[in-house]
Amino acid sequence: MAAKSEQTRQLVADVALKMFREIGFEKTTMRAIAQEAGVSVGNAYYYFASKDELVQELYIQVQDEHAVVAAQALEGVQDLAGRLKAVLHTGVDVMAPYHQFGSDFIATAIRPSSPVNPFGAASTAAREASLAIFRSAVEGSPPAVAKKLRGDLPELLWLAYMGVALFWVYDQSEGQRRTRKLIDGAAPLVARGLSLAKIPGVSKVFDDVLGLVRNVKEDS
Amino acid sequence: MAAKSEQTRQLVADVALKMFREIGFEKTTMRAIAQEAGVSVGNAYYYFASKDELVQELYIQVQDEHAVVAAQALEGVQDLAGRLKAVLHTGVDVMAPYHQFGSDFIATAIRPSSPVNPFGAASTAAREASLAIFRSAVEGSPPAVAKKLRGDLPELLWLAYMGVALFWVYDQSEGQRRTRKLIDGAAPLVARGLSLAKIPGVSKVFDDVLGLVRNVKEDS
DNA sequence: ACTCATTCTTGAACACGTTCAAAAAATTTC
DNA sequence: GAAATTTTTTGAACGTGTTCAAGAATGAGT
Repeated sequence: MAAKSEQTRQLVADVALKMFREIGFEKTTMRAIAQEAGVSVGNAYYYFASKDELVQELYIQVQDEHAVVAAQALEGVQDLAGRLKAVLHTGVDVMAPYHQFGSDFIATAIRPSSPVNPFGAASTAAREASLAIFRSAVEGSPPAVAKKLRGDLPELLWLAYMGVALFWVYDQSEGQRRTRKLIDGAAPLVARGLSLAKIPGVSKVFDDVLGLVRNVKEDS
Repeated sequence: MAAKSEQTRQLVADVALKMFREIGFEKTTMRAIAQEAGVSVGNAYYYFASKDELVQELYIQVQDEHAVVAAQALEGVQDLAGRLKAVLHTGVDVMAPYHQFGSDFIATAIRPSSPVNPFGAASTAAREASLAIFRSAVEGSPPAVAKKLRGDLPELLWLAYMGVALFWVYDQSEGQRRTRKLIDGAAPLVARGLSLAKIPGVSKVFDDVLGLVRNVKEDS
């Protein structure tokens, strides 16, 4: 088994993530990581082709943790608003230790070329995992959501989650209180807004929105 | 008159923007700008404290142009959907020459510390100018929009515009066709969606959305 | 045990954005 | 106009992410 190799890789990743948390992204230089881990700079690059890939490591880890705690928080919660709250709040929870570093993360993640870009090909797995959380949030709430919406809803909610994450990055209130408030306010509103889809006049607009989303998504 | 000094400043800015357009952001190094402009690197830094500030220069210029062409495109258009389309399409028009460079721009702009961050203090003037465009788009369309929405609508539309810009950055279809399609589809939908505010059951949800926006915006 | 190939590790080197002490040029003061 | 002051300009230097040729360690086959 490639024990030694994997060990070095983990060591570098662990040291890097620890330093990200403790002193931030920019101050965590590749040289500092290497020194702290007791390896050469080039060796760190043997395992991670760029500093961005270390961010990807963080991204995956945070995502995994989110899946666990979200599943836990969803237990016993039935209504869509509550389930949405659970998923969003736990999402913010797992990101919390990295808040000061959030803006650098977003700046890294937002470039199409980045392995961490949430829309990109390189993070398909992570995105799927995240989408799955929202799918389970939607599927667990029995009647509230109109049939035709069920299919696209998880993806739309995930997109909204990206928006919340962006808001969170800019949120300088202590403990990111404002983000919490946004979640608490927006989740019931989304649920109520969706229930409006039953009103005839509104239903048509919903249809068109979904049509547009599908249309734009499939390029053509 | 500080002719000489201003001349150097303009020269550096012009060369930089030209290179941004022609070879992209990353390949346009400060050394290359200086060389092309016939000044020293340090001299470029005398006028622009960072490469980001050169991006800010671009941002302001694009914004100014948007104000001009949008005002032109709004002439004679009455309905909200049409006016929204006009503003959004012209917005994409003025950004077009910089599309390949868009992702770098966004990555720069998104960090809270950046002078170009659209939400930040350093770009208040530019944001106000952009907001004014949306304000005039809303105010020019007579009856369609409910009173209570008028006040906040420009800001919300501006926010949506930021979303469109983000979409545009990722849009790799030729000529950013998909973004055009998104605008054409979304503008009428927004207008129709807003007209739903008259329906009693819907109106309540709209009120709550506005309440949430205001609540979250004012921190507290 | 001895080759040979593969995997892992090293540290010097590169180009980049940025800084800064010092020089040059322009301007103001007398 | 000379001296003093301010504005502008220079280029070497720093620390950064990243690359790469070269060497060391490991493992496979005989």
